[in-house]
Amino acid sequence: MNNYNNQSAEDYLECILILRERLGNVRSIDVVNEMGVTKPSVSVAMKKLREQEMVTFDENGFILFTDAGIKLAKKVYDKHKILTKALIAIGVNEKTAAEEACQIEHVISDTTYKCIKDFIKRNGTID
Amino acid sequence: MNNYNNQSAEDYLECILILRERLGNVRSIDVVNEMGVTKPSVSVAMKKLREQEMVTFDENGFILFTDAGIKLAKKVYDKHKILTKALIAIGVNEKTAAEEACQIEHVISDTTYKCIKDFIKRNGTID
DNA sequence: TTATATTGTTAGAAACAACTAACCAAAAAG
DNA sequence: CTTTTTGGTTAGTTGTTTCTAACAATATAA
Repeated sequence: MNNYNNQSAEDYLECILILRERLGNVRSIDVVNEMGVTKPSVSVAMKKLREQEMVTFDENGFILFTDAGIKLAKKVYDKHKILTKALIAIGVNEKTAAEEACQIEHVISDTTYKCIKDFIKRNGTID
Repeated sequence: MNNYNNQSAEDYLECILILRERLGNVRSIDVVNEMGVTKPSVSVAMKKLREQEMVTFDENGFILFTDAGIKLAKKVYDKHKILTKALIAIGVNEKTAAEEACQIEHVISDTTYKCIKDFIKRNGTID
């Protein structure tokens, strides 16, 4: 039973996307500071993302998404935002909603994602 | 950073509870058959649950919950059931709902659990 | 121009949960 | 009363992610 866990890769991709929106360009050290992990952890994680062809690096060490990378990053980030909204819509406080969305985003299927998105359309009071 | 992951312990406890409702008495081998893992995996997991004083064993090898054990098992199982209902209420099919509830049950807080429970009271169409 | 940060890497170890292989003890079957 | 099946354990390996320690290369400062 190959119990490969994709969660961390998704977390890194999502973080890079968020930083890119905030900073424009993103280096490994930015991910270190944002996620609160060590440089070797990010180094190893980026190596894996590179091997999986999710990201590349330019000559200055800036992280660039591949097509597959940006697609997956956006999907995870969208799930995160939708889940946060959904939790807030049913009464969870913002902080808890964001924290738990972070966990749940890695385990819900596209099917469930769509249902939650529709739910938000009907019941989302925020934004 | 002590990244201890409690997920598996909770899965085992929940499984024991479900089997207890179905079979009355539960041995390690029943957990093996239900969860599709190997005997050594269950053996080691039960050892840990024993050390954490979540379960004990009687002279025949039947698994008994401690007070803390039954409390945690019921909490996880309740979350599972509530989550399944909530997902079904927003349109997720039963199979997917059950599968993903299994994952989400380990990451939601009591706060969120209560909100989902209230949501179900208002919107749950399936008992 | 030398000294000090800054950024990133490799190597090695620690956790954790799963697995296979090998074994023991007791019950069931012959 | 042997033999086989059943239930359980221990030992050792694998796979994954994290960490610390140590080092390399480049940029900034003195």
